[in-house]
Amino acid sequence: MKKDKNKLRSHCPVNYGLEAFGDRWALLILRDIIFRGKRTYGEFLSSEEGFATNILASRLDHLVEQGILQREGDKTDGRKSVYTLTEKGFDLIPLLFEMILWSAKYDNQSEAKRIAPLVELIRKDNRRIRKISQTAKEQVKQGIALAREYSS
Amino acid sequence: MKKDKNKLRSHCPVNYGLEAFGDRWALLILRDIIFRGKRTYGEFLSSEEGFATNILASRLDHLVEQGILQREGDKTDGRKSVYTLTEKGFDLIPLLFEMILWSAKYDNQSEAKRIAPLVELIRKDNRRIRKISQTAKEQVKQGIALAREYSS
DNA sequence: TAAATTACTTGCATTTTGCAAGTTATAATT
DNA sequence: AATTATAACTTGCAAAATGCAAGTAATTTA
Repeated sequence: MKKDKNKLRSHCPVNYGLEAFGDRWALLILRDIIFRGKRTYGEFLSSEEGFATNILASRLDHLVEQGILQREGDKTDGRKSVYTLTEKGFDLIPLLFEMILWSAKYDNQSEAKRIAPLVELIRKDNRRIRKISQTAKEQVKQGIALAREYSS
Repeated sequence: MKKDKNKLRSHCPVNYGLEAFGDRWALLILRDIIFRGKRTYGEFLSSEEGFATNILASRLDHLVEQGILQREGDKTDGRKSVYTLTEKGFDLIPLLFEMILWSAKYDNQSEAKRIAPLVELIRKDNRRIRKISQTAKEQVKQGIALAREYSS
C-alpha cells in the first residue's frame, strides 16, 4: 500500500480515486460490505479470495483513514469492531455498479449471470437507483437494499 | 501483477474487474489514452505519476492480453508501437467517469475542478453520454471527444 | 476458571516494485 | 555509408509489499 502521508502522486481525479480506494483488497472489502452485508474483520476474512490477516488489517485502517469506512465497537460483544460505510463510502456504489456491468458483459463465467435482474436494472438506469431517495445516505441504503434483494 | 494464467481468484464481477484492469498503473494507462490522447510507450512514460519502465511494459502486456488494448506498429515509424482501446476498453469509460465524479466531490484539491463543465455533464447524465450514438465504438469515441473537449 | 473467540501483530520467506543501466531495431543526420 | 539518436523494451538488484504461520491481548462462553 501507500505510505498514506497525504502525499498524493497527483490530484488527477483518477489517481485520487486509486490512492483512496483503488486497491484490490480495499475494493473487495467494500464489495463485501455493500453486496454481502459483512461488517467485521472475521467476516471479511472468510471471503473466497482469501485476505491475508495483516493485509486485511492494513486495508481496513486505510479505508478508515480515508473516511470511506468508520469503525465502531460492537454494542453487545466487546471483542468485535463493526465497520460501516460513511457517506463517502456510500458514494462508491455507482462505481461498483459500473464494474459489475462491465464484468457481466465480458466475463462469460461471471457470477453476475446469477443476478441478471439486478444487472439489467443497473444497465437500464444506474442513475435512478441513486436517486431513489433524497438524502445521500438514504439514497444509497436503498441502493444496497436493492442490490441485496436481487443478488440473494 | 498476477501470473495471468487464467486462474482468477473468483468470478465475482468485482474481482473480475480488479484482475482485468484494477491495478493502479493499468488504470492510469487507460486514463492517459482516454483523456490525454496518448498512444505510445514513450508518451505514457511522461505521465506525472511516474511509471517505472518495466512496470509500464508489463501492464501494457497485461492489458493487451486482457483484450482491453490492442497493439499495432506505427505505419510511418517502425520503432513505435501504438496502443488503442478495443471495444472492451472503450466500455471502461463510464467507470472512469464515476471515479471522476467521486473524486471531484471528495478531493478538495482535485484537478477535476478545472473541468467542472465535464464533471457536471457526467453528473447530470452519464448514460446519455454513452448513448450518443449507436455502435459501441462510435458511442464511446464521442464520449472521448467530449471528454477531451471539456478537459482541454 | 478454563476454553473459545475476535481482532489483531510479528517474523520471515516469497513476490513485486522502482531505479539505473543496458540492448535491439529503426530512423534521422552527416 | 557511417554515426548518432530515438523508441521500446529488458536486466540486475535493492527496497518495499505480500502471504503464511504462529503468536498475543481482550473479551465471552461453557
